[in-house]
Amino acid sequence: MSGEPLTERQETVLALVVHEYIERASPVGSKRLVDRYSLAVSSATVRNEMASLTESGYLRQPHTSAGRVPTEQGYRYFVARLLGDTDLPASEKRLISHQFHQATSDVDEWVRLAASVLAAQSRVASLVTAPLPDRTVFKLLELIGTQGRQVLMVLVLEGGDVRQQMLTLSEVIGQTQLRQTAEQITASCAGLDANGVKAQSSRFDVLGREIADLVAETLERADEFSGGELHRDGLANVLSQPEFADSDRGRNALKLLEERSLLEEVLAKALSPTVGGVQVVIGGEGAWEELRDYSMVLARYGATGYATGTLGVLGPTRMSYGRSISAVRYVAGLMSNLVVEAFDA
Amino acid sequence: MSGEPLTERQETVLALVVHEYIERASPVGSKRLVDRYSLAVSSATVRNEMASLTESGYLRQPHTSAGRVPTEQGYRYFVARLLGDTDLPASEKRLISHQFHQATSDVDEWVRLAASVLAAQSRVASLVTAPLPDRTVFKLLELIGTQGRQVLMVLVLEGGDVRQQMLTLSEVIGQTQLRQTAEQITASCAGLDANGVKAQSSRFDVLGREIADLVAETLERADEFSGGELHRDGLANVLSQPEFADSDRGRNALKLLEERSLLEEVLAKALSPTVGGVQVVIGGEGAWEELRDYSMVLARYGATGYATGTLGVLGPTRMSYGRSISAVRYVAGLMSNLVVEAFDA
DNA sequence: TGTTAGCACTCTCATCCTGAGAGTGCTAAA
DNA sequence: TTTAGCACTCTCAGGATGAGAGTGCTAACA
Repeated sequence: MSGEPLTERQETVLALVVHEYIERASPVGSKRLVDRYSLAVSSATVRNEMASLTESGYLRQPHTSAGRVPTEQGYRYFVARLLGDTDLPASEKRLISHQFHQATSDVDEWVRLAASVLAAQSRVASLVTAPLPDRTVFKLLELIGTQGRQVLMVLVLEGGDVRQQMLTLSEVIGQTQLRQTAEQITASCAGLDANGVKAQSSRFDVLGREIADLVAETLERADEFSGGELHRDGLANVLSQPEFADSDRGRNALKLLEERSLLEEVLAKALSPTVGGVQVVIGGEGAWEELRDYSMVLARYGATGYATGTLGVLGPTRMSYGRSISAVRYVAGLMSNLVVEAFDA
Repeated sequence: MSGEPLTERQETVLALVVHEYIERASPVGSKRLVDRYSLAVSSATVRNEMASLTESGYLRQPHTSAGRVPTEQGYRYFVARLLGDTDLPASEKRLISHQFHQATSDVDEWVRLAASVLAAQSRVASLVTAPLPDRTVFKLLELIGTQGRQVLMVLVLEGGDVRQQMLTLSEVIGQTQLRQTAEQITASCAGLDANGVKAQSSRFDVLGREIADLVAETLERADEFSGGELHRDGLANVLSQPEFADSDRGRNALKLLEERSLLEEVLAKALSPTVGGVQVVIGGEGAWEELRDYSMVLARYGATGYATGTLGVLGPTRMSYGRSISAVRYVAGLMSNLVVEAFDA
């Protein structure tokens, strides 16, 4: 299995099989290959190469005397070595970039747009998480008394993210004192993270301590939850792939896409935490049984030190990797720019 | 068509046909009905009643000599007159209520939970929009200078909703003056809506006018966008219905569910703006061609004067209306309570 | 030695046929 | 008014069949 390196001709055959299978979704035979790509060799030769590729584990036969289908190993080799550099056509890029520039400055809007663009370009399902600050850093606190002991706490984070929370104090406190406390905490804690705020806590009076601890807690919670809200789009794309014509498989695919927790886990684990580069996960890479028949093309976007998020596409292993990779790369780039702009503003 | 009122026996037959069809998903014939429900009359009699119901438009035959299937009119009659009052079992209610009490106080969390519960209970797809204040009323403004002319505007609305926006002023303004302006606007505009704020605008200085107009604009925008973010769940449920076994129909269903704009339009138009009561939309009611084969069970939740949102389920016309209605009613009640609590806090 | 033509064989898949099963409407009798 | 009986219709699952695509092997060829 996969001992010797492939000869050039074997690589050609493998590439053609992958290409043809992705396009036609049915096992590809030697004759069809020679015909459609007018190869210089005969079908018998191709057959021999195919047999050899099958033996080394790059191809597989669904049944005796059907054509060949790439194995996961075959796809991996293809993506790693045979898939040339791909890029979106300049016209597409302009179109997409234009859409992004037209969008309002709402983060959610960007996320939705990214998901929609990815789905349209890759023709499979897309996943995008909202960008989240790497390290949640406190910037400013406001306390707004409403009535009685109810107080609205508004917490502004570095990067412009805002959290609010209602809280019930143990006694009624006047607006002036609330304001003073808020100012005090803002003054001594601005620029600190959860631990930093907790450390400062002892410097305040009873009320201040109570609030500061709450602030620290909120910061911590924001840290833990390491992925923003997950947006999806293009689910219907996946369903229209012929391998999911069978309604059982289709339902399965959809269940997978609906399973937030699994997707979040995969995104979190599969993806290196640094920005840059597109990662391709084929067939779950052995780690996720549920993803056996699926592949993902993922990227982190944003900028370390600022905020990062994840985006990518998910489809059957038989998906157009070229299209997906170029789309993911380009959209990730756009989103990164947006994040940086938002932070530097 | 639907001239005379139905006799009691016709109602019984109609009810049984609907019930049986919902359960078995295949056209129901006279013999099967008599057998399974041990009716006191013979199949021939049932046949006659069926023929009469078919003539008046409550039933229809997919083809000569197949069983009968309810028409939209049949479903409507069933829901309006024959479907007894249904309610979730007390045990289910307890379970659901428990889940809601365990959830954190994050609105998004509630929305997600509601969607998940609705999907599980109704066994079809669920739709839930986040609650949105009826009339966007200003409560408090903060201006936070960052660097240069960039200022972060934090806008707290009645009900605790928070909007933030970066803005670039025409000149650099000190933090003190920013604070003064914010306080001034807060003092004279608290409790007003977009128009009210605009009316006050002239009372301020140049900076104040600039900001106040922005505030009014933001309030207006919040008003316009009359539906919160739409959450869905249980898409896979719909796909597992036998009528969508055909992959084309399944894809169609999914496309429908993915089409945010259509759903939002339907939710906005189909639903009376007042809270209370569950509405059943069967087969698009002639107004939406795309919904021909689907039904929706919808309700508004929240409280007028506070905030309201929409929730409901969407499935094939052949869905369990009893189950859906009771689930929607109960969850809408829970969500309404949560909204009121959040506002009164 | 690598390549190719030829051939016998295998396996799938669309199509057709057929009979069982379910359902209907009509008629005539109770 | 209800029901038993009957002839008729339509679908659907299951089996048969043949075309088509593909394979591996062998022997000849450059």
